[in-house]
Amino acid sequence: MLTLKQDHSQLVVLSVLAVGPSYGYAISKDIAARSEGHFKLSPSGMYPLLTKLEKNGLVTTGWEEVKAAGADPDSTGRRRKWYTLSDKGHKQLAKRIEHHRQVQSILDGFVSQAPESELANG
Amino acid sequence: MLTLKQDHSQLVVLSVLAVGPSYGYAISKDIAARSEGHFKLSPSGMYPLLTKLEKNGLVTTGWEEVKAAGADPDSTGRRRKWYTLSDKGHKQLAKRIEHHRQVQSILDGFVSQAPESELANG
DNA sequence: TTCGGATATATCGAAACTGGATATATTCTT
DNA sequence: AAGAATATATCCAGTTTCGATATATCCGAA
Repeated sequence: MLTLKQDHSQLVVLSVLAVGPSYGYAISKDIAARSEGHFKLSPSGMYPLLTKLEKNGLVTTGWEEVKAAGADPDSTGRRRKWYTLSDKGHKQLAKRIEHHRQVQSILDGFVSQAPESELANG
Repeated sequence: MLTLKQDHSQLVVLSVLAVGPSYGYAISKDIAARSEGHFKLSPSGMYPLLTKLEKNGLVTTGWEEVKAAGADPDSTGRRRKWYTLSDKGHKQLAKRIEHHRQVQSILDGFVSQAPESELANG
């Protein structure tokens, strides 16, 4: 299990939402699945992050009532909050991807000059 | 100017020290030079980090008195604290490089599936 | 000889972040 | 009927971040 820093979490969540709208629980499952269990974003990481994205206008949100078949019509039912990447969110993601690649490239310069670089391939 | 997270700072500093012993100020200059000014590690980022590396046994340290030619023999002179990567530090670095590459690889999986991935090449 | 810039190490503190634990409620499966 | 899975959300103690600040020496130019 590899832990994700917020920076990476944000990049991953934005990338997931770039494919299409989703909601917290589904995103967390998606991340676990698409990383073959290596990445995990827990509720305490996920919801503050999504709230922040919403506050910054990177996503728009809407509630869906998830009623069971034949459920009490008066019951509140389970609520599902959908997140949709906004225009601003798409632009932000593009910027972040570029930044990420730049950092990556320079970082590789340092790492590849360390003698340990060879050993770490196994 | 790209900001470095502590995780990356640590990787970079360890990589620099893997080449040979150095001291705080030189390391920060080294990082700026080898990243063509893109990475910068300020004193407030550097020294707590080096202290932490020392506390964790990843580096060993020693003081050097930097006397000027013909300086007052009684003056304390400028002190320079050298940091040398320990065995433990070398192993830690190898581990970190491997971890870094793993995270990198999975992260790329997410990013490359986002439509913005194409746009971010300019 | 004196002044400023570069060298050199180090702490402070407010703000942000981290992540396990916890809370609450519904729906599905056996 | 019980328990696992679905689903959202906050709490909080500990850590990280990073600009600002402190201190002192060395070097070159005017």
